[in-house]
Amino acid sequence: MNYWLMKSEPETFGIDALAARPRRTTHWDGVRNFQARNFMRDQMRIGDLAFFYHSNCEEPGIVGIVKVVKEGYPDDSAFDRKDKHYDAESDPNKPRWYMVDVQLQRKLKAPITLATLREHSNGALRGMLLLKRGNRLSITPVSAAHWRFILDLA
DNA sequence: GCCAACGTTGGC
DNA sequence: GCCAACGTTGGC
Repeated sequence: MNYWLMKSEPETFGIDALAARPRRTTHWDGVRNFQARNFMRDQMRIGDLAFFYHSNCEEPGIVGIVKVVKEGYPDDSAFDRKDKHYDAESDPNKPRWYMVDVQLQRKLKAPITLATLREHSNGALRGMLLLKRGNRLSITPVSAAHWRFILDLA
């Protein structure tokens, strides 16, 4: 059982949009970064939990918890010419991009802001990838210890 | 294989 | 809107 952190821009797809989906479930499509793809394709397992993180917004932070309900499979938005994330290099017979399905477990009563997380960047959350300078990776693994500590903050 | 140019991310 | 950091691309 692994833990993750998945970023999404609330203006594009926020936690309330996820909550409004049938079965509160969505395809995590549109990821166009090889490292993040590898996590989805090779490492994320059904039952894994992830923090849902709002990025590039007024108050960046963790806003909820989601569960992986379908393991890596081809991201078909890459095959759709009309899609924003279309990629001519991705061949349906040899897909370049993958996605997983996640289901909302719960929305936090109050977000755990990036500022709050940073307060612990030299303590309990030392080494957390999200807090590393310049980190832009949209999916990062979270250690069990970090996961528990953050849950206690919630 | 190097590396400059470019596009994107994301905090502020 | 700015800009630093980073991944990717492509010329050589």
